[in-house]
Amino acid sequence: MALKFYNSLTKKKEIFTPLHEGLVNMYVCGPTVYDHPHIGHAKSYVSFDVIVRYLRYLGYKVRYVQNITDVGHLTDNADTGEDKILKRAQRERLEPAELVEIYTRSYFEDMDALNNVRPDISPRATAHIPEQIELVEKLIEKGFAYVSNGSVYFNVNNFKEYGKLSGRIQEELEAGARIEINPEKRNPADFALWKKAEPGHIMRWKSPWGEGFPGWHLECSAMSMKYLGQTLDIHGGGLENIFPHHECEIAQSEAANRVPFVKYWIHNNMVTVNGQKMGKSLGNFITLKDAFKKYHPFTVRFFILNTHYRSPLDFSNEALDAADKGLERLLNTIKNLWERIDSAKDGSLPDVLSERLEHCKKAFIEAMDEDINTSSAIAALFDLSKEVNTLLNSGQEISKKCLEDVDALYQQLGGDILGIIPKRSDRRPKTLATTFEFSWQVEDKTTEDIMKVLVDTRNELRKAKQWQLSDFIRNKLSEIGIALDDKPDGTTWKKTK
RNA sequence: GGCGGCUUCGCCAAGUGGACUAAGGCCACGGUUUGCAAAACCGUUAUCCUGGGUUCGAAUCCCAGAGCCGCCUCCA
Repeated sequence: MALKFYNSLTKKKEIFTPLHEGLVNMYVCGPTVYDHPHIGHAKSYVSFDVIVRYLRYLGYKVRYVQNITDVGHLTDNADTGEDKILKRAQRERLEPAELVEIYTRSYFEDMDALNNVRPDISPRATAHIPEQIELVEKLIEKGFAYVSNGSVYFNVNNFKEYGKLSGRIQEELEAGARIEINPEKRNPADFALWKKAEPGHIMRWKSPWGEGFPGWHLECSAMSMKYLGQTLDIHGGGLENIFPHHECEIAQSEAANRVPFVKYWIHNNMVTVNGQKMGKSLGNFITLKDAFKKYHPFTVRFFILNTHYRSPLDFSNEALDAADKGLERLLNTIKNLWERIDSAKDGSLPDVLSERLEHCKKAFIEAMDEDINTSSAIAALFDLSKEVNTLLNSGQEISKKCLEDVDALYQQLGGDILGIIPKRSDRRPKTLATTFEFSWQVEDKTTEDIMKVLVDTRNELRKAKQWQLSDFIRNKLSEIGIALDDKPDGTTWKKTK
């Protein structure tokens, strides 16, 4: 068994072997923080989060760097248009730094909610201006860049391999070019490394070429080089960044260093909404904050992982509802398992499950090894869930150890790797047995006490076979969104949505 | 116009030429369990867009066609 990744550079699945044994240097293109994150961000960063988690599970020491773009990303293309940060800051009457802070926090807030592990380093572009200037100087020295009217451009003609990632060749680019001809460029395909700041452009830094600001592509090259070295094991990002962003990164980095920039390029596919492309310009993008009003972040995460990262994902209420139910099924098993662990006795009962556990684990790992096939991996979890439910319902006594082994496996596969199963230690009291009580709803003590009185009273009625009254209580509670479940070992209640 | 991708049960979605009479989830319908429910379990539902071809063997490879989508402007 060996982990394989689909490499966008070679367009093949390849066995993953890092440059340095046991170590993985990974860089993922982070957000431009000029607005709240949307579900497209969720797909991308959940996908890469699981890759990081899985690599760590396999024993690699991963250094995961994800940039925060807070300058240089223009509205039009890399060379013309307004700076997104600046434009938005002016609209909201904020300092650019203030705006960036607001949306950076918003970003981390939502990523935390999705249970993404934080990157080891989250470098800001504006905090790395000297590194970027240094890189530009190096490129000028080596003859790959030229100064033109206070701006610096990369000379694409001098870098023969330009196009090797995206499959674009320059003649095509010129032929299909819809970009306005920029007279400062020698070749229309050349891209900006450094832009001269016009008067009134307040995001500006001193440079050897006058005051200006860095081009968007530059930060990723400069910062990845600084923190991860000249060659990365993995560089990830969204499909739409292949051209021009990643193509330009390759050009800058390899022209400067003369070594391969990235060993494995990994790209995730895009999100559509009700079958339609989701885009800023189309105005149909759904922020995570809105999505979370309706769906638990774990549901969103589970929904994302139910589809392979290289497949497009269509976001619709129907699909999310289905995912919500599916996840609930999985979590129900865990919940029942935990309840059982509480009441189980130690003792040397026969080990009834270890073979099943091994089988499930093997299926899970094989799926993950095959280019992070989370969809199949989740299927393995459902299979396990079925086995466990059957066992729990069988009436036979099961040893605590055996139950804890099952729990440990769920924690490992569903928790540590996929991040869709909460930790047992985070659990709420037993009475709050709703699927999402785990990290979400905390009931006050009075509510819990009242519910206990109600449940106890009803159970007295049930003992006396007063079905009409006990059903009345259950129905009335149901009307106000509380469901009662009568189980052999007691009654639990949960809030319904 | 150039480049790339997708089309698998009612819906979502895995499928690495041969244990595929195709995983898993949702929905539906039967059944078991339950005082009745809920949860859970069991069962029922596809020959893989169309047409050719390669092969002993194809959902998986090749060709042609239809439909959908992405990138080539900004977006994860």
